[in-house]
Amino acid sequence: MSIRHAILGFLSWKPASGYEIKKFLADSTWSHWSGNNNQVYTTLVQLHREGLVTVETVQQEKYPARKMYAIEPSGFDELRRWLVSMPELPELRSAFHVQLAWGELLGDDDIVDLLGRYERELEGQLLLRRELARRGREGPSRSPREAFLWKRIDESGMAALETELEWTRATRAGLFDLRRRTVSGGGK
Amino acid sequence: MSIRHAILGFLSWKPASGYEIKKFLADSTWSHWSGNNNQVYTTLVQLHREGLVTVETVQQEKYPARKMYAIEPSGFDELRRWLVSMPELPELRSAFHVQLAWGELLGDDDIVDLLGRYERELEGQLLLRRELARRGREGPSRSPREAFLWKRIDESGMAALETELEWTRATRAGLFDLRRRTVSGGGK
DNA sequence: CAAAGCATGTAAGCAGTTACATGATTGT
DNA sequence: ACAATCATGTAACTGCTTACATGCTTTG
Repeated sequence: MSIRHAILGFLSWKPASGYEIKKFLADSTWSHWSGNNNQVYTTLVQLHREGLVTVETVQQEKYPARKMYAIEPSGFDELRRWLVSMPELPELRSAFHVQLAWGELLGDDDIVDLLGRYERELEGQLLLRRELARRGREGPSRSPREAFLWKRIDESGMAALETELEWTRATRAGLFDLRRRTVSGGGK
Repeated sequence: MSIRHAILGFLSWKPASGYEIKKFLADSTWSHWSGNNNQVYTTLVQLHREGLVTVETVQQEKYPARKMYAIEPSGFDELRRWLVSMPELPELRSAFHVQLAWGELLGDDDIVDLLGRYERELEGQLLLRRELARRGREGPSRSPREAFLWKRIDESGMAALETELEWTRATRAGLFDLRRRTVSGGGK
């Protein structure tokens, strides 16, 4: 996947400027792209060169001119082709798990502290996501199906966070258990 | 995070050659790096230039010479500093969710089909992971704590897959429900 | 005999981030 | 007064992947 298809997808919803697309990608929870304009602008230029989108410069009274991009039939074709292509497995990259993996250098307290900080980080993110979900969010709703799918996509992210939070708590509890048995047990 | 710390982590376990580290990263489930040697070899050279590791070329009878890398005290320092640094939230990038998000172009059958293929992909991956977990895997076990944590890290990945699988099934069921109500219900 | 494993390395490129540059307008 | 929003763009960089090159040994 690349940002190309995310942008084509957006334009299949409605014409937009680079600025608008950038903002949307930046604070859409399912988009892992940072609020980084460069890639958006350069990709739009590229899509235009390939004839998948059209551009029109629109003058405004009080603000700078905007370049409105609209998707072309060939853009729809390209998008449709990608949409039905083989779904990829989600890619989960967790720096924290790598930290834990090589945590043998650390004392028990450090590890427990790390797990605690991770837990609070997850809780914070979950709260934020729930708040964003509570006030109905940006995004198209052209059909009941689309509204349903957008809600579900949001829920997937939250479910993943909940699972990881549960995991973190159980892991910390397991560590306490391990320590108790090692310290007090005495034998074997 | 970068591969630097993963490599330093490995070397904090035992001295190794680039080849060995590459293989480990390639088929370790918690490492998102591809089985791609370039980065490993160049990073090792870099770590050596910075004095965090030592190199020693070891001749072998039947195989090419290997360059054995070992971690230095300064490497341990750098690693320890990273280990206690703020845990980052896991990064979940799902191309499939983007596909669903812009799936309004597709018919119901296409979407259901896509969800089905995604489900089978997840099931396959889960089966593979369970199999790998069943036969005790590679990795250090220098203390009960380390063994416990490595097991837990593996379980986190599987839990994430299970959550996503559950989500996929519920989403497909939800779609059927939606269709039933729209098609047969007639009114409102 | 071919494929896979052992072992190191280089070249070229894609994807994505940070930081910089410009300049008017609106909100605190 | 300062920051944020609107709006586009460039330069430089990191992180990571694909593909290529070499050559011997073991396994199927």
